[in-house]
Amino acid sequence: MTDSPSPTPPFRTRRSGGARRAAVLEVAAQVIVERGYERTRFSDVSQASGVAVSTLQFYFGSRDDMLIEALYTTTDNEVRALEQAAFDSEDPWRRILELLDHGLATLPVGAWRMLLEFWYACAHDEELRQHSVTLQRRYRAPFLETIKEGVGSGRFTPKGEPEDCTTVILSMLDGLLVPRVLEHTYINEDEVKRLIKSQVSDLLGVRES
Amino acid sequence: MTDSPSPTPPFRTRRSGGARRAAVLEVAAQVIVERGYERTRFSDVSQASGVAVSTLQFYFGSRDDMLIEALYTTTDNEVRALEQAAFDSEDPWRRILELLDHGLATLPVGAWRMLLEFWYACAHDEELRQHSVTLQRRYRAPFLETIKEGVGSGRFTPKGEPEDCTTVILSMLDGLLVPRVLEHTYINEDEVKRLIKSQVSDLLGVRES
Amino acid sequence: MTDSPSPTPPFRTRRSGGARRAAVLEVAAQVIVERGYERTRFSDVSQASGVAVSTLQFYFGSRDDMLIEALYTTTDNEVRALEQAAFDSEDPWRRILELLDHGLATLPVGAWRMLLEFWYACAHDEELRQHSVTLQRRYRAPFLETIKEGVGSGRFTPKGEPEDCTTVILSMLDGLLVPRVLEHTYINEDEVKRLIKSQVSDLLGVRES
Amino acid sequence: MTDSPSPTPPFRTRRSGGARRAAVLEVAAQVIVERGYERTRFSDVSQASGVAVSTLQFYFGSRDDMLIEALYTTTDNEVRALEQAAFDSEDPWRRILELLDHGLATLPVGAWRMLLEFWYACAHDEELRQHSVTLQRRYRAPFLETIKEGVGSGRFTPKGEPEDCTTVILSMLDGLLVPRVLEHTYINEDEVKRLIKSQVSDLLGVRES
DNA sequence: CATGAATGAGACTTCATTCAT
DNA sequence: CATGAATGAAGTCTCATTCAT
Repeated sequence: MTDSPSPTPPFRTRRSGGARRAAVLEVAAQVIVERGYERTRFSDVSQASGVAVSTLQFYFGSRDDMLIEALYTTTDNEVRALEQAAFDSEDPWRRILELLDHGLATLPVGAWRMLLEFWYACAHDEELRQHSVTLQRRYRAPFLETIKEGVGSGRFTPKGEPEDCTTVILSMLDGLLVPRVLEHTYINEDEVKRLIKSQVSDLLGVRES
Repeated sequence: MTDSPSPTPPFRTRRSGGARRAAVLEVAAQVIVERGYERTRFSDVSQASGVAVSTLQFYFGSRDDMLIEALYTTTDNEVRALEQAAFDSEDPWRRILELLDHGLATLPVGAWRMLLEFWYACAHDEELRQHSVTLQRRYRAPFLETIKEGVGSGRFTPKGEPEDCTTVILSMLDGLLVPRVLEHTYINEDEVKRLIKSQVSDLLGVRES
Repeated sequence: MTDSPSPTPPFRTRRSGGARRAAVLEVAAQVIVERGYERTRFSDVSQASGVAVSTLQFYFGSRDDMLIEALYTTTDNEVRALEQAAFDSEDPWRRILELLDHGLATLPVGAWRMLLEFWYACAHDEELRQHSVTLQRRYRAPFLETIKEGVGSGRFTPKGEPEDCTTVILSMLDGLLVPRVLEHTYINEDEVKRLIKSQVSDLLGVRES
Repeated sequence: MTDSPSPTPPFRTRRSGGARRAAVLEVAAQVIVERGYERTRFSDVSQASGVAVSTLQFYFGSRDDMLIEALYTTTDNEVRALEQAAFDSEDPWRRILELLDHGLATLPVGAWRMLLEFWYACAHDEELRQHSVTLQRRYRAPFLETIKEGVGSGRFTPKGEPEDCTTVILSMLDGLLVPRVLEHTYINEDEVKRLIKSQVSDLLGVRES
């Protein structure tokens, strides 16, 4: 279903690793969300994780590498979770709903913000951008597969092609991230969910199973 | 049709300024797009504009204020252009198409990127975030008005409410920005336009005039 | 009695002058007291006086010249006032008391501080230091003259020479400035006056007239 | 005899430090004396000490903190030396003479100037001013104790109270600093010593032991 | 394996000064 | 006579990075 079940990230310099390393990466991701990608310094991650600055450098080599690996790991985990969510249900429509739920929820708390940070970072770092291409493909796959399956079984009767449907759905998911990150109160969390589900339902022409 | 009688931006410290000031702001916006918001330094803008670093400080007070004012002004102009585009046509559907064209084009060159920079900056600066709330309201208005008008005249027969239609349209516009900024080649410029127009057409239930 | 009734200050560059010039100098002296000699900038004096920075430069040439002239003028006026106070009374002891009162009061308010600023500035500027030599001589003269007169008439019967008496008196005046400027509360204003008068009385061996 | 159990200086930000730190502080004090408090920059201390500017920042946090700590430490050491000098002799009058010698000498070379710099800095920094209050109390104590002792043993028969005597002595010490710092040649080093000793002798009414 | 000490590069910022009006 | 615009010089400060332990 996916084309890269466990990609080997081509990190610039992966020096050493330990048990704390993974933990530090999570902390780093948190700090990125709070302070912003570019404003995240060694000392911030050091303070938040309790690991000395020089140790961080020892782990990751440079600041950029640390940040990039943090984003890489985080987004990778995210997509992997989505990929697994795609197998939780038999019915295509239920599966779509689960994928949507997952795409909207996106991690514990305030982690839509992570996605914006990721986009921003990708826009200025070619390595991350390449990663985003892969991620996008993997992110897209479960939706596309499921839609195709639904169309094949007659559960879905969309007007357009499955590819277009997928694109539209993902664009709405991305687009609805913005008002949430920027706290635009014209629309709240519940309305977002309601809106997107009804919209996707119409789009796919869902029939009773 | 619009609700914004030319907003007065409450800048933190607007020191002084002359004719060059406005020109510098445009250059600054360009540099922000090229280098990224956080990576834009005084010296970059100085070099790009031919104005001494100390003069920039004289104009804007601080680096942050310069960047913020640049984003503020640029986005403001953008929305203002959109507001005027809304008057160019009588027929609601033609007007929607013009608004979409404008929303997709977004400035001369590579200035979708500007929007991502703006989002990123808003996520870390309360003043800009406040501005984004206002901008979003103004950006939304022409779409909403036009849709209501079209519904009233029978030109549009959407399934949902005009508010929801507007939200969906804008979310797609925002969401389709991402693959373009990140150069995700799975979809190209023309397909984006085709896709969004057909999608909006379906959404609104456009009838022949 | 004095050796320079109206000294011509050899200012580095006295460019132009007007009515506001003198007023600005007073304001500058005030600012010096408040902010400290070295911390006083053109913009401070500009703000306090309402005169544009470039105008200040037009008046005084440079920042240093402005500050030096301010200190020069202020201290000069001060000594001149002391010189005149020396003639207000016939009786040597009364005259000494008046001189002491004047030496302790030193200008309207918070202007002991001015004297400390002056010392500090003199310690780092040869021109001002030269000026301080002259000032010290003029400041000393009325005391010395009066003491000599009192000794001659039998009003004073000091143990030591008039020169030494004068030196001691002036050193106490200077020394008691410190706790007042630094707000050392172990001694208050009234005690200072009482102490110095009784001390000087003993020192001079004052007899009933 | 003294009331100061080794004060703990509440420095604003004492980042880190090693063995060189203390050495740098002494150098900084020297530079302050030579260049003046306000004119002492990082680069001056860096050049004089051979320590990189960024290291100074690493040690002290900021320029102000470096200067303040330098003055703090220096004056503290000075007073501590005085406190110990008070134990060198049994006879009160000899002890007073030693205290006077110490008060007049004040450190190796040209360090009366230090005291003027200190006053100036105190006048513009509340933290230093507070410190000066403590210092003054400690500086005063040995004199006051010794005088009281001398009075009790009949060695001294002053006209006034011991407190007043102490105040007068200290004010003369402070006041005679000025002509030395400003190089007022009307009185030289030897005369200062002769004058102050004879003056204090008269003041205390010293009797043969 | 992990860290503190030390440092250089490079940013922001202040401020006196020059110049045209 | 007085001023605003513009700028260069020089300072402080941040921060990633190197090195010895």
